[in-house]
Amino acid sequence: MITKSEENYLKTIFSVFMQTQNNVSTNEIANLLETSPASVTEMVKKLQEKNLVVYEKYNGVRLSKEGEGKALAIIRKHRLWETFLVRKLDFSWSEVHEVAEQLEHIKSEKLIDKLDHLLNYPKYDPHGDPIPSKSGVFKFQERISIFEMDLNEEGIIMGVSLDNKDFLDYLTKLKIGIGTKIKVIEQIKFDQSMKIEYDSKIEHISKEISENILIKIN
Amino acid sequence: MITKSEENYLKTIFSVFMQTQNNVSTNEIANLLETSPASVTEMVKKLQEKNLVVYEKYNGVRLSKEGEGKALAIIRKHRLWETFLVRKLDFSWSEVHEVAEQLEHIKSEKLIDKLDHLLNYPKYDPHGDPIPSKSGVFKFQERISIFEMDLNEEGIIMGVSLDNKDFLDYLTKLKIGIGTKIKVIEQIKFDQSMKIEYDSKIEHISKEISENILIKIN
DNA sequence: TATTACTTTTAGGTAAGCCTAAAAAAAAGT
DNA sequence: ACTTTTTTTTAGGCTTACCTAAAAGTAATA
Repeated sequence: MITKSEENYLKTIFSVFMQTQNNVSTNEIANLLETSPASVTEMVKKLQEKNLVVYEKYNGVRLSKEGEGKALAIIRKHRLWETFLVRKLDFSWSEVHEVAEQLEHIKSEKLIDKLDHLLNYPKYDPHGDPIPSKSGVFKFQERISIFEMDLNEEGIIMGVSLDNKDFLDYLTKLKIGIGTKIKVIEQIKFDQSMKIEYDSKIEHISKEISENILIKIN
Repeated sequence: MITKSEENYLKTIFSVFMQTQNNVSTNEIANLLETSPASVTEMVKKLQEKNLVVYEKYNGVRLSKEGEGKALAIIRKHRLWETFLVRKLDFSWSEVHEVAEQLEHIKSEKLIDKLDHLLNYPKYDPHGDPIPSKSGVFKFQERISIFEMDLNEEGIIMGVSLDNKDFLDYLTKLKIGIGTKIKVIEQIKFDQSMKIEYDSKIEHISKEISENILIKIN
């Protein structure tokens, strides 16, 4: 049996590794999970005992094949629940994360299969992130942030890279969502903010905002 | 903050008190929660510190007004989730309990309100038990077991008093469910089993079965 | 390369929720 | 009423997941 706490460690290690492709450091895990480095060391040892991670002292940690499977299962559950909350219970973008953090730990394979069916086997969650299949496959759509776009380049919003309520509420206010077509109109060198056009209107967004909105490329 | 464990104690104390109207004994709680009497004493003290129960040494325990409110909220969540699982995810009677035991501890008022709305404010769960309203009101339908019925008496099945998978699976096999109209055809003194008629067929059921099927009276 | 700074691990402690064994209280039987 | 049995509580331990402080290892910089 795997505990809620262990699941949270696996999830964190997975998502950092996804981004960096490097062993994940004790400190980084501690920051993300808001715990102490000492606790991380301890837990990581325990996860190694269970063959869920590969760990060497002073050299960070990464998931084993088995650990990766578990992490994908948790991410699948999280994202299916988020989809359910938005589509069936009328939650907004910004509200789902906290509840899904709890729901992802419910243990029932049947529940998740049925949920998947009810939602008609969704491929992406409400934030635009891919939902791993039951067997752990997940379509990785290459994406870049608006910040990285060139002047006059166009793109379709596919997701966000920050799950913060204030940020998501702000996007809602701007009426920016998944599928919105945008074009970069002006880049302001001084503060790295930019003007973007979408739905026949122009908005001025800061660097912090543009960095966390993702568009599809290719 | 109230923990999962505390919630389970409150729920147990509530349901025993409902039946007996007496202070609940340490041993009884221990049996129902499959824990030791020593652990119960310890937890009950803790719950008293939090003003959720009224407890006197060697004299059992009962819920305070506040504890009762919490217990009703948990029962409400449990029963709404069971209803959701059966109605929306196509779970059977016998499968819902275990999953609902987990789901009832999810903390989100909004989630429960939305679920209630999605299900169209159900008054009874799939086992025929009443669902407390948001304010903790719940309709108590007086019920007796089939075992207590007289010869040739008729009744409508309103629920069950046992949440055991084998028992519920057996009822499913017999095609006995909520709303089924039954009539007592014969009572066998020797083993206290009985023959009942429903949907134009006759079945022979044991005492154990008849004791745990509830019909509406009045 | 030696020193400083940072990261990571070890050591020792805490709270929650459980346990067993023994003591104390209450209930039951003679 | 006084044993005996049963129930309940106390006492002392364990595990999980956290903590802080100190030690050890690694990296950065003069």
